[in-house]
Amino acid sequence: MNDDMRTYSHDETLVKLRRMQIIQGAAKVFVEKGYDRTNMREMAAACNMSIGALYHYVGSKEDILYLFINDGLSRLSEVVEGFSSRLGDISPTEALREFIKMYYRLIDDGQNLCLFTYQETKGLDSNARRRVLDAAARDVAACEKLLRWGVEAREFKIDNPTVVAHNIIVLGHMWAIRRWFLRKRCTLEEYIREQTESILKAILVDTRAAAGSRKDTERHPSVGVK
Amino acid sequence: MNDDMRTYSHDETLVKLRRMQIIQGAAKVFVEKGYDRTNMREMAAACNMSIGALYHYVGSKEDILYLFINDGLSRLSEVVEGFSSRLGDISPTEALREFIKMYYRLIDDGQNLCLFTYQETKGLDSNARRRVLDAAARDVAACEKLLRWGVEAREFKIDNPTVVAHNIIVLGHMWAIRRWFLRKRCTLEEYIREQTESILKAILVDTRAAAGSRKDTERHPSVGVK
Amino acid sequence: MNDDMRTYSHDETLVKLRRMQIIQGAAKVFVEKGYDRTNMREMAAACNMSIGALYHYVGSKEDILYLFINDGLSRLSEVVEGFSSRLGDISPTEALREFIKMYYRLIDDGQNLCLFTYQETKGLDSNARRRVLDAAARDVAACEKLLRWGVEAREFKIDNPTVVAHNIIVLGHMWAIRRWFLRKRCTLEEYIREQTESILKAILVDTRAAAGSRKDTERHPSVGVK
Amino acid sequence: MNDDMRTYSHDETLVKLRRMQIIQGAAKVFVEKGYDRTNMREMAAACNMSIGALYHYVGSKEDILYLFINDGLSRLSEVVEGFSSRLGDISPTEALREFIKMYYRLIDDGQNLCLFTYQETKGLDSNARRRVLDAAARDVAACEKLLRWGVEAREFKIDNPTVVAHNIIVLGHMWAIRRWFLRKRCTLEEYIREQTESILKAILVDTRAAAGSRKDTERHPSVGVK
DNA sequence: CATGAATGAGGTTTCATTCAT
DNA sequence: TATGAATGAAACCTCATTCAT
Repeated sequence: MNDDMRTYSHDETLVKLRRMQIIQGAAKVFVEKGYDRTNMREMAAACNMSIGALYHYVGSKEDILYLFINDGLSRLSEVVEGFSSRLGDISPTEALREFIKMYYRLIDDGQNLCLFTYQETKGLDSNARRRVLDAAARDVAACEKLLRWGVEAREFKIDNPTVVAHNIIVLGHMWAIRRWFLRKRCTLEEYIREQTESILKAILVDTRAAAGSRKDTERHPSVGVK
Repeated sequence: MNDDMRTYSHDETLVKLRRMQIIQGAAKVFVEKGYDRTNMREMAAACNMSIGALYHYVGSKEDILYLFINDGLSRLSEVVEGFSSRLGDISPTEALREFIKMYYRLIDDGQNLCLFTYQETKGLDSNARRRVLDAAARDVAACEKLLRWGVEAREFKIDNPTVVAHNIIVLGHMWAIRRWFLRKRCTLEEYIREQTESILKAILVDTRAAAGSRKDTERHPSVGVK
Repeated sequence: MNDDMRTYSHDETLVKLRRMQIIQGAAKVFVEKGYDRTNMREMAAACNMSIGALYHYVGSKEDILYLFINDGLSRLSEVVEGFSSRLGDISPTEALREFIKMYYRLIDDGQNLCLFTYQETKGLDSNARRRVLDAAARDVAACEKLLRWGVEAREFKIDNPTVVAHNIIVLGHMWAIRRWFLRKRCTLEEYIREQTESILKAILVDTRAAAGSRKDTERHPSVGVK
Repeated sequence: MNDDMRTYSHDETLVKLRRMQIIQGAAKVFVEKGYDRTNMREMAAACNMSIGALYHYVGSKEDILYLFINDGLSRLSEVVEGFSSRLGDISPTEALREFIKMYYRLIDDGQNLCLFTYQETKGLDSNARRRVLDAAARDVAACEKLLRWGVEAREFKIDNPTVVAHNIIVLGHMWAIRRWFLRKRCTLEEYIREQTESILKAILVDTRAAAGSRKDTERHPSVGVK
């Protein structure tokens, strides 16, 4: 996988186990206090480990930052990339609806991680940062694939699918990043609905499909949601 | 305004002058190394001041963080809020086009500041943070006002103008935040155009207006992108 | 002998075997990195043992230091003290020549050990240090015995045989300690020859004896060694 | 001079002053406990400084090691290299006698430093180490110059003046390094006398000169050892 | 007999802030 | 008003040693 990360243990299973433990500890303290403001004593306590044990499985504090961010992004990418294979026999439009719903809910689940990633990725050395950004780009790529499929199927008309895919992804992130603003204005499900309709309006070839989508589809079940 | 910050000087003009100097120094070092990784020695050097002088005009390192972020956001909000008063006799659609163009270009000018704000606002104490977030919210409010005007003028149809305004603003920010992704895919002007069209498609009552406006600008190049 | 060192094993043969293994491991890492900069993990790896095993045969890191230094000095002293018994029927002068040649070659063989001993003996506790210094003093004593024999045989005239013996020994050590200087100036054999002649000139009763020592020179006494 | 050593002060006079203070502090603790076993807390205390102040004038612990060793060697080299200029109108033989007396007494004055240098030079990075060894080599060079003068004046006959000079120097060092042995056997002045006579016997063209000088000094005690 | 995971005190170094000048 | 030397708590990380397995 990633790893040239220092360990003093040769037992890979144990290393994996302990690193999970560390990631979970990190989730508690990093997210609450930020990377720079968390010290290794607190980190160790949050991981239920001694400081020494921590450094058996990790080479530095920065390694924990990478482990934590990478784990979150990997989980996300994994789900995202598995998405299309889980699609049944539905139209691009419905697939996109499902994608947005799924992605935004995932972000909502891991709100803190998403915010944290925006804030602390800069703290990684350039290698780790590139890996993290690559993982982040994969989400956009998955979304873009969906859009291109819709374009080929003549359901969507899109000038620059990359930018639109990027919009879909980052507007999801914004639910986490700008919750201080959004939470007071709408619920997640409202946010999902608004964004979905906005996006579809902008890309659907036949606008009525979008406007009609909810009620209409009840009349045209073949197009309907899962 | 910038209020209750400790000073050893009673000469308000001097205080303002020196704080400007500090903000400019901060711009150099904060943006490059991040808040936590910049120390006061480097800060002082970047400001062409002694450490002692720094502490004459500022109560703490965090004060500088606030000064810097707040100054950037204030400049932005100032322009944004002055925008409507500078509008001539144009339609909401054209106004929105102009707003987006202006806002995104402002973000592009201050890319580093925008990114920095997303990353470091958490470092402020709750008072300062609220003031910063309020300033950020004012941009959205200005945009929202424009949208509501368009709705009243029956040019736009928008379910939730707050969310759409928020989208417009944060998609601008993303040009700075995610430049590692976007820069490789498009230029600023392309980005502006794509986003403008997407947004308009999603909110215009008469879709032809969007399509039409495109052609119009081709006939009136003076309005077009520079 | 090597005496009161803690062991968890009661099998003396095994203890001896493992301690040899440890000494050989120590030779690799101590000499390269110095005592304080070598950690027990590296030590264990160099010994092809686990850390746990190490501590079965040795009570502490310092014990290994002692084991290593003492082993080196013992080997040296052993050879040195066996020297006179191996002497055939030769004159004191020839014996001294042989002694110097032998001793300096031994030092050259164990250059790193000699340097290491000068550097790290201080790290031993006072008991161990005394034992080490006693071993070191035995070399001088052996040399001194040779000198006193030469004095009795009226080949040498020496005011203070202890100091001269000491000179002979430490000038040998210097070949190892100051190799950064000497290596660039002469070979070991040249060094041996120079020192031998210097010493003999200083102590021989009949200077011609020195000149005559080699067989060739017996015919051309005025020319001396090349 | 040396120095690319980090400082936070721009006042060169103060830097020099404080570094002297540090060197004197180092002399107390390094010599007693060794480099690796001295911690910066003790170091600071010995220097009558806070730890922070220490790091204003020095970049690292190793810098102090260099400062300390280099200062000692520089003082030594300074005296040694000034020696010939202080020579009055005396013969090479007398000059050499004086040189040895002076050098060995200097070593005796700075016994601890000499021992320390043999033990800890390895701890320096390669740049610093080379500078230290160069300084050490200068002593040998000064002595060698004296010997070559004697050879030209036909007072000495020496095959390899470099090795002989090296012997003179290192036998001086041995007075400090092996004091555990020598102190019990002779006084400094006895050591000086023994070594001087040994050396002269080995290099004097006319052996009587050596013997003669001995008698002279006995007749002119004012010239003799203190 | 052998292993190596775990411990946590203690190592070096940094840095925001103060205050005598 | 301006300076920058000084402080020392606290940061990250290492390592000899133990002991359950």
